[in-house]
Amino acid sequence: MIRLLLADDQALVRGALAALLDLESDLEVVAQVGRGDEVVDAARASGAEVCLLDIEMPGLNGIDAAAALRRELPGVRSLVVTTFGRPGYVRRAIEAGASGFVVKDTPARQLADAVRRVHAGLRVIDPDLAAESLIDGPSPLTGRERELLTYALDGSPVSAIAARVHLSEGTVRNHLSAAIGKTGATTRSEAARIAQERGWL
Amino acid sequence: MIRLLLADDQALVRGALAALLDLESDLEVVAQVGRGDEVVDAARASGAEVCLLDIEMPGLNGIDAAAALRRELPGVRSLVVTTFGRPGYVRRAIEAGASGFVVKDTPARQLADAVRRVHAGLRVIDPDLAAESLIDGPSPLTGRERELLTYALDGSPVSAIAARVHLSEGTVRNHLSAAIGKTGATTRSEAARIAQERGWL
DNA sequence: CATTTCGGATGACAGGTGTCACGGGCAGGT
DNA sequence: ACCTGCCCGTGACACCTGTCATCCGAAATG
Repeated sequence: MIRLLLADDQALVRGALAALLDLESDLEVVAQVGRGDEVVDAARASGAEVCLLDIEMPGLNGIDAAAALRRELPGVRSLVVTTFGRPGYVRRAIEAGASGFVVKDTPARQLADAVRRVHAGLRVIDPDLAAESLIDGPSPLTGRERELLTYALDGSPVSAIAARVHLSEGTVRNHLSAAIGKTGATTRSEAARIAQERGWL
Repeated sequence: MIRLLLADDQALVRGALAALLDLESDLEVVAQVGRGDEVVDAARASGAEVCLLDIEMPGLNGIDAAAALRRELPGVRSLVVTTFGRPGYVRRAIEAGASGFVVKDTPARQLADAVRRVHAGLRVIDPDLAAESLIDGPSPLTGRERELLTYALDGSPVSAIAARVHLSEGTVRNHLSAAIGKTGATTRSEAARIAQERGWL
């Protein structure tokens, strides 16, 4: 009997996944949480062996939650199950210590198999995504560029971003200009969108 | 026995919802589709009585799919089940003839009840969302403003938008300026983001 | 030790952007 | 007929933005 923890901020999806996985005779959902920062405690308390982690969660995202699990409970394996197959996500999830990466539009019957393989110590990674994340390579953005792009995501003017990070407007424009070049965009909003799509933020 | 159709582009969520709902003794999932434009045909072929529709789907979105169902199969009721509780979505879904609107972070056990109520001819709407959609009111955007905002979503410069819709740059800037005023934004990217959040696009 | 890279900053410049005033045409109400 | 609202366009203006050159100090890399 494999003991599972589910982490997903959407209660309906969480409950539905629990129903799906409980149908398998060798799987048992022993804990469910809706926030990333509750994963480690819940895993410890429930004695879970495999954790299914969504990336988009309040408190702590699924990738950082996988890293926390790796650190606090090294025996527990984690499988990232997320909506967006952004190449950068795959790389970051694996680097964070996750044992698998599956997108939410894979067939439902394959999920249980993925769980079993992860539990057996194997790596499970969507082959298309693995290829994509290899050709894309890691993020070329510097720390500041990444930070400023996240602030540019909502379309704020340069002045607002500069005020928020306590930098001069000129510096902000320089960093964003570099980011625009690296993403191949022509405006900072486009650069922010592209960077997010690739999982660089 | 209530006959259900599930429409969601994420196969994993679709299968999980099917597992969840099949646990109920009075419910039966008789069809599953991953595209909005397959809903009507599948509903007709399967004799579904209630359709659960996600909004974000390829081919045809869930709201337009509800409208198509209303037109082609008036006896079939539809329940929109979606990730984003955007106020504008609720209004548009109801206007399109949907009998209910539920967000994906409602507790899993409530879903079956929502289905039963919709099947019984009742309206099911998340109370918080209903209130929000009332205070927000309908979209104040004109047709052109809405269209240009969707093109501005990805951060394209005015020149690119003007070329795409065959308008002069000045006209595009005028429409976008009006949209910026109506959304309370300061840049077109911000206006586009706000409009999307409210379900105006 | 030298070089490179990064963060930070300034100044300048061309071009993009948001706003406003104004004009015209076309549909739908009263 | 009149008014209103939407659509389309022009021109002008101030301001914002993206780019580039240039500088500095710190840290990592060779």
